[in-house]
Amino acid sequence: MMASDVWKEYESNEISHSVAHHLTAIHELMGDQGYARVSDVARALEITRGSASLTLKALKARGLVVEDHNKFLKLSEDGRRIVDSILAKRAVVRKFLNEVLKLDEHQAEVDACKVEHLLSAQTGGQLLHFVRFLLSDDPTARQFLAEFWAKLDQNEEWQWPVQDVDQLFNMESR
Amino acid sequence: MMASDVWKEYESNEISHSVAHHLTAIHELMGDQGYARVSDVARALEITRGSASLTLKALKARGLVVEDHNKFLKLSEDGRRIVDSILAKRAVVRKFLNEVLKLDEHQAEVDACKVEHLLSAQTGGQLLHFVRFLLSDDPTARQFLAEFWAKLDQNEEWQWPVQDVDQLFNMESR
DNA sequence: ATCAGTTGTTTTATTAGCAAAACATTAGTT
DNA sequence: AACTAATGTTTTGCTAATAAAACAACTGAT
Repeated sequence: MMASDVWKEYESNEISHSVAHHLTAIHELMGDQGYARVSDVARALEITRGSASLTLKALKARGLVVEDHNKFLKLSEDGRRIVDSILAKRAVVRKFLNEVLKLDEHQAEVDACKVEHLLSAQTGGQLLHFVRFLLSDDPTARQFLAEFWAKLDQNEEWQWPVQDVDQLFNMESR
Repeated sequence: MMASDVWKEYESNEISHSVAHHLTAIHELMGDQGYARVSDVARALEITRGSASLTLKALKARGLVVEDHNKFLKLSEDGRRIVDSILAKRAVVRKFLNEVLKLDEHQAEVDACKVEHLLSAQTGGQLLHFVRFLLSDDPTARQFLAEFWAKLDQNEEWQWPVQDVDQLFNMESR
């Protein structure tokens, strides 16, 4: 199956990586220092004030960010909802990568950051259920994880890309 | 922790979504019809020939695509390696989303497509180990999955974003 | 009061990725 | 030979996201 119709859905994503981080920056600045101005966002993201100014102007136009009487920024209801969902997805993915797959924290952070805004609500929700059960004290889950981690230690010499993904997964188009 | 240094690694990704699909399109066209020209790639991706021509010119310059004496395209060794790793990651993610998290095939396809080129080799490899064990006939894995799926049916009424992700995961910055 | 620093905006330019349109080349048909 | 269709490229224009630089307005210290 050629993914002609699938792959373009990427662009149709309403929240870009950049927008996601402008919004979460505002959220985190509010929590950290109680307020967020254009310059604060620019500093947090390590971009120029001019660049942040333009992007945030667009976000105000989209109704995701609102401006105080004195240039202080705040998330709108919609903006807040978006940030909530992004942070939740990021947390779940990071947790999964770090605590289940045992990737180091930096790697988990980076990959979660790349992916957070792309996952559908469905996917995020199912992943949450999964990780919640996996890391619970349910004995089956504990035993499963223990066996998986033991296997991980055995297989540490495996390399990637793995040549035999084909047979394992019966990949089409190879 | 402010992710000032983390979030920009997104851009520094050597393989963009667009490039990933230009390369995999060549690969799939070679498999399907034995050859791939600029027009074939454009048709497969549903973009104009002009756009494909420019992108593919850049990929030739980067040494990922080579051109036949008569305008026929082929992946270079490097290009082939990249496509292999992308297809492997896509397969693993799709499998995980569809067969473990029980997301419908289209959703799994779309999310895997968005994410495939962003995951590190490390993450892809670990995820492969995980899914392989999870879907094997190991009794512990079978039992774990059975219990998880049973729980899924119970919890079907859950909604996302979930308000209490905070306590569950002890999220910072909320 | 003046001078320096901070802040916010605008303008100009760049890059990736697309569309649309014009153009040249080639292949096939009649 | 001429007409048509397909192919490949180039040019122009667009959007998102950045940098850099210029500018205006405010803040604060001396």
